[in-house]
Amino acid sequence: MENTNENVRSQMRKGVLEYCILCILSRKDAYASNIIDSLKAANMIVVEGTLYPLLIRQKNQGLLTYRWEESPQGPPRKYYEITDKGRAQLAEMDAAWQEMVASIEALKR
Amino acid sequence: MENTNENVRSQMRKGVLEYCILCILSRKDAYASNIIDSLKAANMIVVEGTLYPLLIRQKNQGLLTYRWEESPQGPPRKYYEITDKGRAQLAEMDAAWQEMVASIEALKR
DNA sequence: TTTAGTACCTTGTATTGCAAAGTAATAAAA
DNA sequence: TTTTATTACTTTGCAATACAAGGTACTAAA
Repeated sequence: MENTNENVRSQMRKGVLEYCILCILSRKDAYASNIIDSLKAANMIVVEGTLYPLLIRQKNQGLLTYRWEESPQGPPRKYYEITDKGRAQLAEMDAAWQEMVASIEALKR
Repeated sequence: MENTNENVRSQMRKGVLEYCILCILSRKDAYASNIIDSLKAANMIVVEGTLYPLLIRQKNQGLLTYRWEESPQGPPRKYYEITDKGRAQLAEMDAAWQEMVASIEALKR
């Protein structure tokens, strides 16, 4: 039963994660751990195995670019940055999200 | 590009569709066409090939039951009804949805 | 040289949404 | 009576996604 509740949330996250990534990167460039921390802070738990392929997908779609940066400790980090195309997509996703919130609202009453 | 926008919306619908079905059935028993019409009215377009397997899944999970009813015209209809377990799940999904809306809100500011 | 910590990546699986095609019941038209 | 149209339910195959689990690689301290 505990499991079921987590599964409900996990399923609901589907499709909005890409939106969340763009939101986060629209504020500030970040590398994977930063992004995971931001998501955690917003109660959207995500694991590496989910995030890495997603970032690669968005990069391949031209929504993001990245650069390597030295780390004060440990291996270099891949900092992602949102592109103009990414910002356009984010605007589109903002609209889609608003619409979906409105749709659910409509169903609830 | 047109296609992309539709894909964004389609992906966002993932995971909330089950929630929508339970919302709709919590108001009134309905058969597949009724449900599709309700979703359409709320701008959540769904096709039969999506809905039928979903209803079967929810029925198998004990969230729904169904009964056959004669139609004034055409073949009999399978009317779905939400169960107590379904209502419990709906309450859980309400909570999950509110949390997700709050999470996105948090990311946006 | 080994260990610990950090960071990135890949593989395999389950779930989901959808297009497309199929099955079946009813009633009207030919 | 047979055919056609309409309505309704079902199934199959595919693509996309989230995740668990395991792997690679770089750095620095023990």
